[in-house]
Amino acid sequence: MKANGKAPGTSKKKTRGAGVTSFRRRVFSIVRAIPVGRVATYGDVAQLAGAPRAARAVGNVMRTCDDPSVPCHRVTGANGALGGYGSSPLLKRQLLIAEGITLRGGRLREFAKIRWTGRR
DNA sequence: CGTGTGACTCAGT
DNA sequence: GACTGAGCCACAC
Repeated sequence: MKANGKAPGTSKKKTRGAGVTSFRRRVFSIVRAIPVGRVATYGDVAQLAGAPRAARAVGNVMRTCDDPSVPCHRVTGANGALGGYGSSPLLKRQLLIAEGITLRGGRLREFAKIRWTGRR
């Protein structure tokens, strides 16, 4: 859904409890921890990062990911959609296939089996 | 410091 | 099974 012009949200003030600065730093670590042949959803990464509702923020972090050592291609959507990969979503698809992940159409196959939520 | 926005997700139709 | 609407969060400008 691209056409989603909504209000930017009224000022929200919820102290991030554990003063988590550089939230993306945590995301990078998690994504890097994803084993080969497995994938994690943005929501899962967000949850592991400490923000179960920040799936969007995770996507943003990925978009601006500065660290090439982060296998962002292992991060997919919750419905099995890869999501995007800059301007080359097919590159992401290729990488996943190269990792040994089976795809169907543009969605992950056996998604529930390869889905890595940080625990096994 | 305030606003916009997006590589999301869930629920309803 | 697909599309739309609405909610939520952190980051970049």
